[in-house]
Amino acid sequence: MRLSTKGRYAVTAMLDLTLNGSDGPVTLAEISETQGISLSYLEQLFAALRSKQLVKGVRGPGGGYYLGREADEISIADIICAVDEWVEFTRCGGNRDCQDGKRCLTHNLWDDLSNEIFSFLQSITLAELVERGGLKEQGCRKEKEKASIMPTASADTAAA
Amino acid sequence: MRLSTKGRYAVTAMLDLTLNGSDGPVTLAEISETQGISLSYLEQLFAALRSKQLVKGVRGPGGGYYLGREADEISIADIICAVDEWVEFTRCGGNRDCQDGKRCLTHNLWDDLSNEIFSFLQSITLAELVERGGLKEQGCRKEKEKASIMPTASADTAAA
DNA sequence: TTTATAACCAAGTAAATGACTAGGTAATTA
DNA sequence: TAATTACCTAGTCATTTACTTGGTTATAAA
Repeated sequence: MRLSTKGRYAVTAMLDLTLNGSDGPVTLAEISETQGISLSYLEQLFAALRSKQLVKGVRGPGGGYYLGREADEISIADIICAVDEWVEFTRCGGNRDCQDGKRCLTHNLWDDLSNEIFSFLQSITLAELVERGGLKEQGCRKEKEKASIMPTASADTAAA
Repeated sequence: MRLSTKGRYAVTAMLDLTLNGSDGPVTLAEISETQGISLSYLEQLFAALRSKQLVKGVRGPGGGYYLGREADEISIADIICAVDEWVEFTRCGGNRDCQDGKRCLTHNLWDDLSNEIFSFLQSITLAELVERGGLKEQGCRKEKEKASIMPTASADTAAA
């Protein structure tokens, strides 16, 4: 299982599409600009998204990308799976090589957890995210001290 | 944010500790054997876990590792944060450079999602996982067709 | 007191992944 | 016909993963 910055880029881009796609398709150049992601990298991400029918491309001038289906029909899990290859590893599918049950037990536990995380992410749609999150605290300022536990290494995703 | 195989290794090892730690400390050699993870890699993971007080090491013969605190006091988020460095990236903390609000809006949305995932993982403890998941379906066989959506690339974590 | 057993520690490595660049082709609109 | 966009391929460099090698220290048992 994986859930890296690549997935974040994809979700961010899809959110951008959701928010700005109401009047005509959105170009990758625009997303690249506003989100600070390299154009070519976006192209690669969107190739994956397109292959899973999550976006629809329109060529030529005035072209760009639409969402492949309604925003309430696209889950976060869909997006992450498209770009990040959600891999299942507990390979003890047919209980050979299963260290007298011990290994298999923990594998099962991890498997359950993994499924839970998956269905959690599957339960959140783009539409929901925009409704719930976006409108409350509009501005860029937010006071909450969310990161007291987690080390905040300042990754720099600077726009060129 | 990150949630990779490294985190899976750590959670798996901690689950092993939870299950087998009742009678004396568990050695990394044992975990390495039963879980199929390289000993030295485990040492590195446990160095991180130890620095966060999630495990306690006992040296010498008969030594090994205990959980650093009760299993119901250790969350999955704790474990993943220890080894995987939960990084927050929306760096527009003080709304400069904020592409007339657009970028910041999606950043906020991602941020909210990220927090939700975090508190979700924080709400699941080792004890809970063991109680809920492990006892129901004991054996290695399980019928559920969980992975119809996700591509099951068979990663090979073979024991040497 | 020696020896085996474990945790602890440091450095290096091959392979994979991440994020990006360069340089195209193919549709489509103006 | 020219500009604009998606679409495609093949690189590159840095980071991360998972692992190896080769130690040292603490401690229990001999």
